[in-house]
Amino acid sequence: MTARPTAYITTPIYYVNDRPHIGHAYTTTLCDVWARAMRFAGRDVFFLTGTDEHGVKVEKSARERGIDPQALADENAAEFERVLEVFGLTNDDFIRTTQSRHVRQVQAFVKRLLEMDAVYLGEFEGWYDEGQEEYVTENRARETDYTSPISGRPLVKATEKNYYFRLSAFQERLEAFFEANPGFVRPEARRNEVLGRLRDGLQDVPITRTNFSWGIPFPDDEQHVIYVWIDALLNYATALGMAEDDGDAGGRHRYWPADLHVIGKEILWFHAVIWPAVLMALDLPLPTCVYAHSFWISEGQKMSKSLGNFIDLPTIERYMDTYGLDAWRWYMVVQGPLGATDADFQAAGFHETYTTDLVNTVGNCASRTTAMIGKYFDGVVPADAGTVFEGWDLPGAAATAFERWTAAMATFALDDACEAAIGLLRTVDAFINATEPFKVAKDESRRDELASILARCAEAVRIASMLLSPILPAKMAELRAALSIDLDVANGGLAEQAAWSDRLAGSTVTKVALFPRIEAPQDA
RNA sequence: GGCGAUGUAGCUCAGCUGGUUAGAGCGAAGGAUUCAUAAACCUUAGGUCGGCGGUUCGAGUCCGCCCAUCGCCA
Repeated sequence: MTARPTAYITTPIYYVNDRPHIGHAYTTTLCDVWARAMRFAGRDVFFLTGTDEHGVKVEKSARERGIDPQALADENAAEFERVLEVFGLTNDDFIRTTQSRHVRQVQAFVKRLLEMDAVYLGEFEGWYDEGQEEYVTENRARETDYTSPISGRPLVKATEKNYYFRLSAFQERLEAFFEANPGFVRPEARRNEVLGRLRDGLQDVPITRTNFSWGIPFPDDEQHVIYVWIDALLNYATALGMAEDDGDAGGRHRYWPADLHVIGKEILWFHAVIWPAVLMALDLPLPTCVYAHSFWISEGQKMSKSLGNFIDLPTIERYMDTYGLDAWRWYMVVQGPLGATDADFQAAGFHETYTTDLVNTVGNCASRTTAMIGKYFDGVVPADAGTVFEGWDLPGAAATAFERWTAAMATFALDDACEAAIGLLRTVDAFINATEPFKVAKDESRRDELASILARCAEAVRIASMLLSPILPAKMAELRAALSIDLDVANGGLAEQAAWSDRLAGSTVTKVALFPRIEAPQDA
């Protein structure tokens, strides 16, 4: 028995000091679509998400509420886990940076970095704002005349010993790596940003702090706490047990390295440069791709606390109540900021996308096809009588859609994959309009022709439903039920399922209305 | 302030190495039709391709400057 090819996809770990909002839901949804698609395509998938729980902000928030930081982390991590459930997301693990499996492995990794001389104890001198408990850069300090921009009090010259990661030592290897792997950072615009900054030269980065204690202690020097990036980035490795000293007892090493780290653009630098450098230092294989999407804005404006226009969890749940979970997924994937520019979340746009794509195209095409089979063939799919329709090749269209879908999924062009699938249904619609089965049905002598039309429509709809299943899992399950297909789309078989066949002939079909028409929202 | 990107029909965007009447989807208007969720179908919409200048026989498509928006960095 040969091992199936693996696929390892990750979201960033979400900071527990935040409340879940559309940004988190979006990233995780994208990963979920891809994970489902890869499972269906037969790959051995590991889909990871989790929470980042250390750091000064969590420590501070907890202190303000008079509770233990761990208690705060537990509370908010539970909220993030609830999101996964509400959205029906299919992650294989949920890692938390306060879990002992993570803590001990981070320490092991850091020890290794020390041994390799990739981490060293260095001294930092800078302008310190005592009120804010933070350093300001020389430039910023000069701008404010060496006083605190907040309190106005003079800044003090302070020195601090910290452990540094020798990032500068990896300049050439990183440049060579980027050269050899043009697809490492995507989309292209983001790659260019990284390359530009790389050209400016790399500086070593501190990886420990001493001004707070809520974090993983530095091995053998516990007054230092490992700073966010090393702690957080390593989750991708610790979740697979890459630094456990039990070998591969968890059986997850086969997933390493990640095929895809999906992130938001704000953390690109860490993933695109620091992360591969750390892995080079650890002598671990590098991930295939870091995909940095952009942000959602809301009704034309940046989301902010002061504007109160955050698309938060309750807002999202309202949309899901009205339009359904699958409709939410569709909007995220089709209208979202997969590219280099931000996308605008609009109530009117949501409604329009729902109506145009799901009601008028997917739902309607399934409806008219199943309705005609019900009306003209008593609900039993006829066998294709082989009639030739000049200029129409549905099997060919299905094969093309499948190829395009496959290529799109391979490059995380999820919107394009959706387009490929729905395009096949548009072809079915056009085929019906051109061949006019509803007229053919009036002539008993054209029975074969009618059977050929509807058999082909049903088969194309079936194949489209396969391609749509990772994006619209619940609705496509409904459609499969209406076509009397019993199928597990989560465990391989895509290529076989997406191939043109006559398997529907003789099966019973019921008319479906997958996406109910919904009245446009009043406001806006 | 440095580097980079973008600016094309009401909206969202295509337009590769410059070449006849600048495209698609959605929206809007009109028409025709009924298998279907008042859906699908047909036709239409006349946008100085951000502005100015330049290169060229010829420029959304190249160059310069300017304006606007955005991103990364400082």
